[in-house]
Amino acid sequence: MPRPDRSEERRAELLPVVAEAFAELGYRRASTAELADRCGVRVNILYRLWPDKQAMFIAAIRHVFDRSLETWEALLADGGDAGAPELLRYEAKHLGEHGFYRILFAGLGETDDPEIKAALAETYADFLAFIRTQVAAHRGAPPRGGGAAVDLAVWAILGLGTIANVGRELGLLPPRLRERLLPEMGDLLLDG
Amino acid sequence: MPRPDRSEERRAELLPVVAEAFAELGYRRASTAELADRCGVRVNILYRLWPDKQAMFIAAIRHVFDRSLETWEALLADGGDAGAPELLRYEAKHLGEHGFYRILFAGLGETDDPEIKAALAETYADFLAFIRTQVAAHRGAPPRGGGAAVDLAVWAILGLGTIANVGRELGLLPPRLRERLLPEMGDLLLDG
DNA sequence: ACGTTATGTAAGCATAGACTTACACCATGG
DNA sequence: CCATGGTGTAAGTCTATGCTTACATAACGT
Repeated sequence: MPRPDRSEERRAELLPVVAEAFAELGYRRASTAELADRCGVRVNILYRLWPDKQAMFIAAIRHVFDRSLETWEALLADGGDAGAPELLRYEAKHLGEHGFYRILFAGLGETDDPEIKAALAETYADFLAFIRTQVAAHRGAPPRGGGAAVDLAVWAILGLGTIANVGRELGLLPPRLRERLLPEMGDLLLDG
Repeated sequence: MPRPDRSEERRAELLPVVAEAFAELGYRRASTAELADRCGVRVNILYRLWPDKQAMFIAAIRHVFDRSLETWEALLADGGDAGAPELLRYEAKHLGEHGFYRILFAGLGETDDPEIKAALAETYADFLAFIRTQVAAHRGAPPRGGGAAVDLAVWAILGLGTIANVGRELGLLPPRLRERLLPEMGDLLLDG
């Protein structure tokens, strides 16, 4: 028998690097050569681990989302039962540290690629569902309860996180203000 | 004397087409050949009107913003004095029809280009100032008054418009809900 | 020890895309 | 009517980039 297949481990090692490159550069500018450089390997290594660049990007989307979700779930598990407000305050400080929004923006520029769009939509739907659970719980409703009012609040809260990133990216939203945006406007939206 | 220079008029004719292409395709995928095709000319014509592709994009940013602002100002001038709430209701129906958000997302993917970033930030700052005036007026404050509370509300409202576009783009925000998002959550934020 | 097969290196290919050049044409003002 | 210079067409250059191939090397199980 030959050497065992370590592709899975290799993917797990390189994916964070790949994801960060995509988040930082966007889809087009993250060339395969650049990805390989950052991983400290040659391009064909990447092509042995994923069939094409599109697959690398889709894997990166999933990865970034999974990491973010892990963090939030750990936070909720640790910190007693503050729930949604605690998440808001955490995000105000650690805004987009996993590159969630940058990957989202990068992906939104590729929505004519049906597979990328589908992966993005699916991942974001999971994200949405997670937040929805928190908002519903905050309002004393069952996980899927609370009706359209909860949905509206969820979207509005996601809007806060999104615009906070845009504002920071453009250097238009001063840090002092940014730190207040999610907690203060978030609480307002949470309580309706 | 030879023929008079019609460059200015030509730019004005082609810019809407160029802007739409950038909004639809993003910066990278809107190739100069594609831009020229849509304009019904050859590439070098574009290069006679703008020094390079970057300049075309920056012109497109300004154009899209100017068109949007014109529309909103006309709306406010016409429709009595409903002000901010009327804008929210208008945008709920005509969401992003000038490609404002798509250009923004496209530009956010190019923020390592300092000139593009600067143009984007400057344009968005104007947008921000316009909305701020409306929100301040709604709260009975002078144009620049109202303090940080107004700033927070402004950012949160911009978040609504932004996330409404993201949700639509990904097919995750049903039209029925989307039409309620800006008016209902917007009013909540407007009134604090 | 040995054959099998993953892993790594290096070079190459084909295409696309930003930008240029050469040139024909024609509207304009004197 | 004619010279000037703006307008349009066609082709070309050069680089970047997605992806492949050929080959050397180094484990692993028997």
